[in-house]
Amino acid sequence: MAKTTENATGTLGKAIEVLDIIASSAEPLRFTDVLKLSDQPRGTLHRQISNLIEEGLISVNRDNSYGLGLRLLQFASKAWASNQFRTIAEPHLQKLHEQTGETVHLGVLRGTEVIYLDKVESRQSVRMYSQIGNTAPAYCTGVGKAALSALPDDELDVRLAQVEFRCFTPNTLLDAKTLSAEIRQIRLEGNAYDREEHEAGICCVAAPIHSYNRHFIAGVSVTGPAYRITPDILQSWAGITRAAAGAIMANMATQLSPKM
Amino acid sequence: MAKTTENATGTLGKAIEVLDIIASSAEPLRFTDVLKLSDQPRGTLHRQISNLIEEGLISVNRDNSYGLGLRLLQFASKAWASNQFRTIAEPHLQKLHEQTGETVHLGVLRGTEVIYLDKVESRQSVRMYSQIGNTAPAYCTGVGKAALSALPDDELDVRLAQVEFRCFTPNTLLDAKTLSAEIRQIRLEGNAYDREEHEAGICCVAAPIHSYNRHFIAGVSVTGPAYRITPDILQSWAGITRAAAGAIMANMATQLSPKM
DNA sequence: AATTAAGTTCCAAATAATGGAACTAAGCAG
DNA sequence: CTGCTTAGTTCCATTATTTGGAACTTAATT
Repeated sequence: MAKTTENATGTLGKAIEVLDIIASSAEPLRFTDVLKLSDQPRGTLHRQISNLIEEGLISVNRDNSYGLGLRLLQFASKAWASNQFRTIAEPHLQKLHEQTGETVHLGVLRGTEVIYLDKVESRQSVRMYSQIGNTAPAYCTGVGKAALSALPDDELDVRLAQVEFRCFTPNTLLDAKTLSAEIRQIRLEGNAYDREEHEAGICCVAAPIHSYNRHFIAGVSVTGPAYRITPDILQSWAGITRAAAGAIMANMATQLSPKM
Repeated sequence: MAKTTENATGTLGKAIEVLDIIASSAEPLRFTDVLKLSDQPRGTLHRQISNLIEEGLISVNRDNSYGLGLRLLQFASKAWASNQFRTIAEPHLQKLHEQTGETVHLGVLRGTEVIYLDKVESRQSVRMYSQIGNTAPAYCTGVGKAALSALPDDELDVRLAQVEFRCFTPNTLLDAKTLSAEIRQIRLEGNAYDREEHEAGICCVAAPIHSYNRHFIAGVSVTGPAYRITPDILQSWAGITRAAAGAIMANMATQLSPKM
């Protein structure tokens, strides 16, 4: 679960790996816990953690267990505020929300996961931090499947091979073959659907967003409760969701580079 | 502006310093810009940035300028959700908001700055990320001054010496002597006030929060528009703000350590 | 008081970072 | 188109940092 792919980024990579171990754990870890999860010798790990604490990336709880440091919030706040893609997408998300009245998500693909970058909803009942920055598996979310569909074939194969399927609901897709077939369908239609595949009672329609060279891949979705949003209604939003995605891509082309 | 205090945290420290340079800049920096701001040789800086990119901590815009990476959002989202202090404080912030009807902030002291950790307000008109994770100078905010007042004398002197005073409004305190006097007053009263010192038209009342050994220092505040919140009204909230801070400290004592 | 586990410090050996210089690519002026 | 300037990238012997085993201190448990 906390096993990060063995990176070759030297000292920094190892430090971030430790950070990842601490981030991935549900409950607070103490020194020995981290020691077991990492494959570093004690002396080494101890210094790495000391450095991370010194830099404010890790905080120490009173019982000597570790948590993520607040400096990360500081960085993230700036990352979010200054993110060009998010800034460009923002008005389009707003518009899509006004057109549908439902929650709109913006997420980017990283590996086989989706990182949620923004969210627009009517009642801000749930705290934003509970969503923004959160990740979800790409294979069982609308945004994720839309994003996967925008990958070039060779790259798609690589990613599909990395997916670790897990059953969240009775509708969750559970093998690469089914997923692959669905992605072909998404490419034809231009829209992806999440039919209560990640969370029971929640469905959505999504559309892919990508940069001209497809190095950057993202997606936008409209989400709602399944009891209220019938498949027909969902499908009726497919067009405007694609339109929003298209408008964001158009804006990216004009605003992010002199010529496309 | 981006000059971080020369740290001795080895390779990691240097990498984070680069991250800080990129975070501190208003507009996107290109390679040479970062080179000028850091005092690293080109080859070195180039590798450092490459590693940061590889780890997802820095992203590259299409014009080769750098921004903060989305992986920081991922970390921050977890840091926020799992933060023990914030979790403990949350219900008390909620209650304070219900009692006053105004915006409630929770912030922790880091050096001479305050990092905002949480916020409760009625109309979520402003995006949360625009506040949470944000920092502000301690000397001109209610939460910040309350926090400073909880520092032991020797530590306070150290921090006061580090403050770089800057004028935000006509009311901003501009020298250590005045600030020091005000902190003595705050210690007597148990409350700090921001009388439009950071932002014109915005005032607040705050109270300090600290761990038993005062290694961890924070503050809670009630903020409102000055045209509506007269000094009298503000003062009438002093008691419940102190009470909220006290309740949070009591909860910390019982929940964070077996015995105090 | 004895025993086990948890956390911390130390230092010679191994490894990774450094930084100067050489190199390529991009932008611009004549 | 050519030469000139600036921006960005790669290379590698030298240097400095990280490594990891073991010894050590402190805290918890029996």
